[in-house]
Amino acid sequence: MENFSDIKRTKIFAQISENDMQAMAYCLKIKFANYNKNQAIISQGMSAEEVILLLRGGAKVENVDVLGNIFIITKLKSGDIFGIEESYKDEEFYKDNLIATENCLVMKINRHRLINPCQNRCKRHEIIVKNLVRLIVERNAELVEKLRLLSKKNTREKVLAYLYNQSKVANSTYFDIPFNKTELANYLSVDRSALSIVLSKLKEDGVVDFDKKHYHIKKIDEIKAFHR
Amino acid sequence: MENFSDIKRTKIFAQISENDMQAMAYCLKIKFANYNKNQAIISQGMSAEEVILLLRGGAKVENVDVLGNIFIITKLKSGDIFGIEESYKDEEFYKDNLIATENCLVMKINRHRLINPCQNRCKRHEIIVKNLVRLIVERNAELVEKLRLLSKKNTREKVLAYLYNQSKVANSTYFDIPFNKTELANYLSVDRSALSIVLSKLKEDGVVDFDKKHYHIKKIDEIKAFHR
DNA sequence: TAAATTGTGTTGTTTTTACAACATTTTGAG
DNA sequence: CTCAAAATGTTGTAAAAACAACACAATTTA
Repeated sequence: MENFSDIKRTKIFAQISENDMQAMAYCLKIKFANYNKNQAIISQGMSAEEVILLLRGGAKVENVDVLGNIFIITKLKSGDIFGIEESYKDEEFYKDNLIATENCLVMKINRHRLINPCQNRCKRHEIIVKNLVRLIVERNAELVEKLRLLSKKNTREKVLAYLYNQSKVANSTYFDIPFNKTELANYLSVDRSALSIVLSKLKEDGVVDFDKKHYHIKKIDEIKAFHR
Repeated sequence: MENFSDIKRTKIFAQISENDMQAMAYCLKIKFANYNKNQAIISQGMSAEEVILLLRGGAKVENVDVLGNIFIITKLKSGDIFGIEESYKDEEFYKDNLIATENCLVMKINRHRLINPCQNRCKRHEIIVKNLVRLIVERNAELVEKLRLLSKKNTREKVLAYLYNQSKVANSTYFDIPFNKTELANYLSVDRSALSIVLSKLKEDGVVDFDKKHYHIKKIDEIKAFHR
């Protein structure tokens, strides 16, 4: 299987051997596809037949409301999965857009085959369902984390809480974030220029330093006070 | 089993017979407990040994930060479950408080026994795991829905989006919500007095009418424009 | 039932935000 | 490399929010 090195790095197929993967390819109706940067992998309202596994590249999940406001729900990296909610809830259509933010290689998995155990109740399928549940629970935790951010009462606290989270993930006060300033404003649901003012103030106060997508928290103790 | 009428109404044990439930009680190390209104069923930081199934009554999930700000994550009603994230992520401690908002009857289920299929791979356990996954996915959708609310850019839109959601659930423009005004302000992460002003304005404008926890959306079309 | 506690609406004030407009820098495509 | 498009920081202004303080209503509890 040509893409197996990418596949085995994903959480969902982590403990599956190449032979098992080969055997399951037909059962799960697996297909591969490439997308260019800014291309829509999935559009809201499309018939939700498949679950998308991002093997290479990056993508964002967004929702556009009737007034045209864009709401970035999250950003996916390789190994992440899209379309699980629709599958488990038997929803006919995708609710969100999935847009490639870089060139992507994706695996498409038939959603019915994925979530329903196959006739022979094979061990490997059991592993996959367990991995799937773990992924959903992790996503759940991410959503709660984002809720915590959005529940902060001003932009400064949102930004500090977000940066603190990112530094914890990176395990360092130096780290990169996956958003540019415009996207970060969307993610935190604040006005871009307001965010820019807050960031400038943080830099001026010597709390945070940043350049492009690279950040450095200089006064971690002050930030901890705002967080949690 | 004395509480079986409550148990069979829960989503997680929906398709389980009383005999099967009886048989599983030992396997899942099931215990029952009663709590009075305002009592803490679970406190943040407690060792997370069990999953809590709310059989009767109501409770709120909240998180208190170091500054003492209370953040209401969600409200649970009978049939809802608490502690799944910790269980699936093998986290040692509960992250949130679970506080009874009415007198409650709860079932405590050993978390290891619940999520790991038992040795004999019994059919009933398989059903429960499937139900569990469905519950988690539904919770996921609720979290995204709440994210959508909090991402609205002002209080008026948050309130209207929330009320519109509630009216959809109730399938009527007349409905009750589970929060009083103070709790609603917490839930929407806005200042209580600011919320009060917005609600008064909505009433004055004839868009929404309300009394205590009872609401009536009078101009549903105007609200639809703000939603999604 | 009376007293105490909690919930609610209103007010004024200060702070923060959204919005719009602009100049400058950075990025990306050809 | 050049030019167009996108991203960024800054400004001023109007709108909205947070905060604090208060009176009154509703609810709880002794």
